[in-house]
Amino acid sequence: MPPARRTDTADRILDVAERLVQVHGFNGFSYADVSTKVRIRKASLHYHFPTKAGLGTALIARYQGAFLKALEEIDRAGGEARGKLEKYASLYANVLRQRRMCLCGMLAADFETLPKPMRDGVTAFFAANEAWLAKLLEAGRRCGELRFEGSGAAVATFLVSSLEGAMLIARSYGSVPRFELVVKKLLDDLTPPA
Amino acid sequence: MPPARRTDTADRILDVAERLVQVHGFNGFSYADVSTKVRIRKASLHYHFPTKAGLGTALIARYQGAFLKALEEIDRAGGEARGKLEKYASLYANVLRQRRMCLCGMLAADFETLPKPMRDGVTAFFAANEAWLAKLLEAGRRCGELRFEGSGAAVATFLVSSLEGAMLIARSYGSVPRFELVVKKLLDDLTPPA
DNA sequence: GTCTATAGGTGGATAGAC
DNA sequence: GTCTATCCACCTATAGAC
Repeated sequence: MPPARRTDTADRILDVAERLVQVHGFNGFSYADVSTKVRIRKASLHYHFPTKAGLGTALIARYQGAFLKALEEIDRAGGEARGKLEKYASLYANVLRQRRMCLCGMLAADFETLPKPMRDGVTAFFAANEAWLAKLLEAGRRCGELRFEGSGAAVATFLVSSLEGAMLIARSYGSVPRFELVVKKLLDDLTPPA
Repeated sequence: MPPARRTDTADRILDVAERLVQVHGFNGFSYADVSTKVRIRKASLHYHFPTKAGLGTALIARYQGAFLKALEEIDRAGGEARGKLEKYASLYANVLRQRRMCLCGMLAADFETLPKPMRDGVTAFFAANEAWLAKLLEAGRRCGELRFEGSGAAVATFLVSSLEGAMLIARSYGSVPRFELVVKKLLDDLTPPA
């Protein structure tokens, strides 16, 4: 097979569109915006992504794939539960540092205006996040590294909600420390006292 | 002075526009949408609100006014700190039950596309919420009804973030119980064990 | 205050040459 | 694959009659 190009046109389109959605929302960007940044004509974009709905669906699929890969990376590195949770929170913080909102958090706001396939992708993203967290939480509690009441799944729902909300509001204030304040409280409440 | 009409045209426009923003976002609705629901021509809307930015600013001002009035109501009713926090969370839950997002939470997602006056209104809303919560939290801790570490202000930031995030995601799932699960955890963690 | 009419621009999307 | 050219629907906003 031919050597894969480092960044083909479709990928560059996705890169630009992803950033635009994370900053302006799905209804806040246009093919014209993408066209300018990618330096290709609007009509050419439609060759790669015929419809905006299709582009949106591709964005979610790629984002979720990259996120899950990052979660596997955290698992592979090993270490204590608290450290893993800190790495997890860093995934969010690193997005916020680029003045972006989580792609799926942003799409959750646009949810009612999205086509069905995009809606399904958004909820699947949250479900995958919570499943990973729930497993980590249960394991952490079993070996005494974490402390919490109720099911791991319930706490996972709580964590994802809080992180997405903290991101949403911290971005309005342009304040990463504001986000980190929330992360610290979340993690401290899960860690047993020394 | 003349008897105030129960709902004048400007108010009806605000009612319809508010709902549209809470459901579809600021970039997801148009004067045409409002026009249809209010049963008045597009051009007539511009008589009451010349620009969309002005309409948006008016929406925020009215929303914050109504919210602060609800907070005063909670204060006036008195009772224990936990009960007050439950009422506070109910303000959010009642919005979610109408399948809406908090107006300012939604606008926080649209933040980067908003004109300056709207941005300022959004952050002012969160600041007012946190100020009210911080006072309630500090008072509740002083009299032993609440337990938490750090400043009331820090916990207030945490609460608003978590509630907005829980709302955002629960709405995607169309699940109010999902939101209430998060509320229960937030409040239980603040309430000392019996 | 509400209407008709329209301006002036941008939206997503398509046709067909190269 | 990328281009020019274009379609048509929709956008916010304005002019001016009633």
